[in-house]
Amino acid sequence: MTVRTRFAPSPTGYMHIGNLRTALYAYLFAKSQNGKFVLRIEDTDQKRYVEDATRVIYETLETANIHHDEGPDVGGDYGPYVQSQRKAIYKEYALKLIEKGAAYYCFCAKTEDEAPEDEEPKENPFESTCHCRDLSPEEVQRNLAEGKPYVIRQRVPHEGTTTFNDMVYGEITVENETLDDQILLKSDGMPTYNFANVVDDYLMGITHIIRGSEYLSSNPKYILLYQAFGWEVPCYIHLPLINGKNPDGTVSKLSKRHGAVSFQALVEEGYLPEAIINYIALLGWSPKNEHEIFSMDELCEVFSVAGLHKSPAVFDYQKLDWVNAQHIQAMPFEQFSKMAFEYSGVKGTFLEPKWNKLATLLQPRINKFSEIPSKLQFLFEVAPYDVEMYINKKNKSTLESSIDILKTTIDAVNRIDKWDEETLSEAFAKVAADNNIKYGPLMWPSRIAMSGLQATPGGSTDIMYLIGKEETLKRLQAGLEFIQSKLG
RNA sequence: GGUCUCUUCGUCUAGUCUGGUCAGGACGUCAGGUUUUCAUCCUGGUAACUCGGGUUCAAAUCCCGGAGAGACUACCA
Repeated sequence: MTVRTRFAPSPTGYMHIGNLRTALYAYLFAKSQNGKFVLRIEDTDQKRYVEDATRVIYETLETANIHHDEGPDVGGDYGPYVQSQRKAIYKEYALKLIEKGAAYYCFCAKTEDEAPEDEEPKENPFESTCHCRDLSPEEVQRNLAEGKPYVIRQRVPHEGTTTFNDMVYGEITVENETLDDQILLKSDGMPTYNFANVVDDYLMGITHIIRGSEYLSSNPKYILLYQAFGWEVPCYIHLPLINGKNPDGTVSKLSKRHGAVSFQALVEEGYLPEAIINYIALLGWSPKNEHEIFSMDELCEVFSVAGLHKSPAVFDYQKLDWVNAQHIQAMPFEQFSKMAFEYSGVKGTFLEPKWNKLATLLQPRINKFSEIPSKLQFLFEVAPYDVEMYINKKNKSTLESSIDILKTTIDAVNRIDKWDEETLSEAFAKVAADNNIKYGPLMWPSRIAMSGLQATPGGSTDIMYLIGKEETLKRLQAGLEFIQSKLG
């Protein structure tokens, strides 16, 4: 039997990283089994309708390199793949359940969902079960004839237990009496997720249901639904949640306050889609060896359910940075250069002609593209800095020695006419030799004078080359005067 | 409150099924080295089996109990 998995996002307008990881695993599992990966849009909540939200889903999957074999945009034999277009189907199946006695009409007024925080602890769940469960057929008919609004609820047995097996969490059993009569069909005729996912997964021939572990506790109700219909229960693969670290050290479900959590936001911050995918693949799954950097193709090859973890993982932006840096460094230079240029803000400035050189310096030094502008800022203007910067133990640099070295440097620069990296390097190597000083100590003061920074993309001669002879002299002179003024 | 789930370095994890290397790797961090500083790169250090019992010659691993954390408990998904 061909494996079929699905990703069933709700069109909310953005793709949460946890959802994307679910999509990724569903995709990887399908691919690793030579199966099909289906995209289904779960838009049964009309109140939550967001313009263009499905477009965000398509674009995200496209950039993330996750390709569905069937879906609203690509078609397939099991359509339609948008739940709002399947409205009639759910009604039909809900009615079947009523016939079978596994569901019932409920005419109660809508329970307002206000102040869930202060909600009184619910006593016995059956006290909230309304009397509609036991309405006679005649009463139901009368209400229906009167046109009373209704919902259809699942009739959960008050006795017995329900058991299912999950490929990650193992066998889980619950007492049916702890389950409530959830709503299957809303008063607007739309199904709830709880009902639609069961009907659609069955009708679409989904063999393995992959989703977050937040559905673990409601799964017994779905099992009961399958049993009521007489359908074969699919395989389940529930995934551990992704948490974020709170300022106080505790963890909770990853959300905005932890930082960027949508795929788009991460991409905008300068993370590569393949790096994001690589990183989230490792949150909750392990290849069980020491490889960490993967391409999508490699992931498809090595993915296995056995590597899935049960416990929740904390999203670590530092490690994401590292993974991203690995991918950046592995990029072909041309591609990096082009992409970095877009972020750099260099277009139209004096640096544009020297972009290639800059890009070379940048590629091994950044974690994400958004860092680029701030790393280049000093090339346009030296920000005020502390004179202490000239003091460096390792290079035996003091304010006094810096004055001497800066003077020597200025002399040397004045004598250089050919302004390219090689000439500059050679010239300073010679200055070092002539003055019996090491290269490092020689270049330290000038880099401070020219950048006001201890860490810059590239070394001192690189900076000289980039800003040009005139500006170099200007900055060196300014640095010299700065130290002198401090020494009085 | 009820139900379900989870628990190895600060973080991601290997090891658990098939008890038996000083519990391994990565990020971070610290130190040293290379490098025209920083970074990259290299080397080394740091740091963990939630607790308590039991079984056993031997327990992270098997059994029992406690504790903590998370999810669900919507006409959201």
